[in-house]
Amino acid sequence: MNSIKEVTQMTGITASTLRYYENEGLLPHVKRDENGKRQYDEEDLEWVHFITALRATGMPIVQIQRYVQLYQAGDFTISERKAMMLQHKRDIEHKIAELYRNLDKINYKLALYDVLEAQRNHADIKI
Amino acid sequence: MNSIKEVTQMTGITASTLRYYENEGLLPHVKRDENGKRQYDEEDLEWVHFITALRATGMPIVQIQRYVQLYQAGDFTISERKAMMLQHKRDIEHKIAELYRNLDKINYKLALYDVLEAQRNHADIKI
DNA sequence: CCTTGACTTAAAGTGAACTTGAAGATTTAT
DNA sequence: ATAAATCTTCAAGTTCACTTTAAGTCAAGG
Repeated sequence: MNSIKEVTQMTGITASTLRYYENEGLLPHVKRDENGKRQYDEEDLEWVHFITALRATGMPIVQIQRYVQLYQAGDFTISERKAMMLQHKRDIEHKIAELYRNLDKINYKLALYDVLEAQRNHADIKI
Repeated sequence: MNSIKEVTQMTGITASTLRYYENEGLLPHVKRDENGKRQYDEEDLEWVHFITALRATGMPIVQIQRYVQLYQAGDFTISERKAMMLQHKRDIEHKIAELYRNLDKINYKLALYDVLEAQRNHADIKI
């Protein structure tokens, strides 16, 4: 069992954010000790890591919320949860492809700068 | 010369956003007709496309602002502009790498779902 | 005993990037 | 001639994901 401070150290998520996630229903299973303080078990930690991966890939809080609700509803939601993950996988792949396309434009700009600088340094450059 | 409506059709950027970008100093060169209406020339369009690429890769408005200011200051800022683009290129590459890492986690989840579903469909599955 | 530090809640605040609304000017269509 | 479309400015509103603040509880240390 880990205190909220330990979880912040293990995950890099601030205590405020962890409480916020819990309030939003993203971490519904976190238990409390006799004084009402949060105690995160291994499963909670896995959820924090999973939520972090979903957030880092741009999944909105409401959608993670929905996913957690499905999880809590039971095994009969497995196919829907899987469909969500499949769609999200495609979203990420699309996002990566778009980043590559735009990276190409940045690289083109950089190539132009190389030419410009070369021209300013040696007026006799041949291209 | 293109009206704001034509630019929205060509770029997919809304008129409000184009005005907002101009107010923020991202499009300082846009001319007006005799009635004060915006008229975008080819260079403006190129800037809109470039700004779109920078935004799509996560560059904040203030940084694009800075870039445009450097551009306006003249050729002596070329090396600084190039440095900005180089840094941004590295940021994008880092972002792509992180997306791939998190995509791996999603794929792992998906693999688990495949196993789970298989188990539910055929209790005699061998793995 | 009292202070310190780590926690708690609930509500309000923040920052970024737009987006919308109100009020007015001008051009275009009927 | 009147109505609709398109533009203008400027200010206010929205959304998302936190973050901060205020006020309070509790256990340990000096």
